[in-house]
Amino acid sequence: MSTQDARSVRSRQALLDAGIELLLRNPAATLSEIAAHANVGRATLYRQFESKEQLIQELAIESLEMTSAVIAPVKNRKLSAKATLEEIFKAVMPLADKYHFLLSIWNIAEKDDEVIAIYNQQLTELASLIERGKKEGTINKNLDTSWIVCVIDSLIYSGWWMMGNTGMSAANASAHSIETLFAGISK
Amino acid sequence: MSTQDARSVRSRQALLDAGIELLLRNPAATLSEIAAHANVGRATLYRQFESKEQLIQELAIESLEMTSAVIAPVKNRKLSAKATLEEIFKAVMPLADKYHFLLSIWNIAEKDDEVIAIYNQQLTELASLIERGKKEGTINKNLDTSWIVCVIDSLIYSGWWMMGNTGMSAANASAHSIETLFAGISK
DNA sequence: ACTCTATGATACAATAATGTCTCATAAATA
DNA sequence: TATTTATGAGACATTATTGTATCATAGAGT
Repeated sequence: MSTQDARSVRSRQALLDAGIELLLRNPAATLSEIAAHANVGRATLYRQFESKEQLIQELAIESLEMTSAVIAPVKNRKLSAKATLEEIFKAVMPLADKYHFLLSIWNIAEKDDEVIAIYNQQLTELASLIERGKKEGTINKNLDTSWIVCVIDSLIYSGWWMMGNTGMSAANASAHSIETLFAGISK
Repeated sequence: MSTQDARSVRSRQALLDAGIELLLRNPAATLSEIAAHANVGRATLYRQFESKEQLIQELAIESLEMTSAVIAPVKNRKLSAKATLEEIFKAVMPLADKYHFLLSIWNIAEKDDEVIAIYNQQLTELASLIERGKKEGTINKNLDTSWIVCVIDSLIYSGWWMMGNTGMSAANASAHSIETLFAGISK
């Protein structure tokens, strides 16, 4: 007993999937569109989510936690900072759509404390990884850590863009991002 | 005779400025907000622009043309591809807000043929510049030109982000972008 | 098979934004 | 100064979206 009705979880998941897909393309997508795309009545959306804002915040949290979940095992392998960074790119690239989705709805998501908390946690961990790379001598100490964090974000975005617009594979996209991150585009 | 009333051009420019500033922060900004921020009545906005879509398209075109205008003199200097690229970064970075604005309203702007035409023109020129860099031996021939275009876009974004979020100067931001573009982050 | 419970469809109120129109007024032009 | 012209304020209709509520029904759980 006390377990969820199967219809509930199905509807909820369909709505979350549809939400990411539509809001990614158009941050102003309406709840009617999202419900329709999930093959679910609009009323059901309101049974699962209090409001549009809450739906978006749940989507943001889901996206962030998926990223965390994929990165966690990499951290446990105790690799060098550079190798860790490479593995993070490989792991994150397949869900770059979730990642980019976050950017597109950030002005709404950033109002939520839980979202901010998870996000800051991830930023902090990335920053300390970069610091470690500097100590290990694989990352240029003259570059601000905040700059490198920013560039990493951007290169993940680049990879995602190539996947979506030129059909590049996730593996290829992460390889490109890693190479460019460490070596730039020089011959 | 047949010259514009001074009030007209003032209102129009105030509306364009306010439009970029507000839509950059929030792509869903309303026309009331934009008019208010321009210290102009909402009716005046409708006298200058047919609709919200048209306002956004004019803003997009203005932003694109400002970029073109800043890049044009650089091209005439007949520098090496690498040096040209460096100068383009320096020239474009101060108006990176316009550039980022374009991204944030792209799903609306891309519906306009004129916008697309200017944009494609710029992309094409950038691509041929990169090809030239490959021939001159300063850019890695193994990397797809489309990838490099994408990375350049991303690094301009990185520079813009640092300017807005950490108070980095435009000169510093372009220097960082250029260094990272060509050399990556390695020590 | 029987009982709940989630669902879709639909109607509904509330709100907010877009777009049109008018009119007195203030500011530019000549 | 006289005349034209853009303006701000506001009323107004229209439309779209959000959010709530109801109800018969289909499909879960047992």
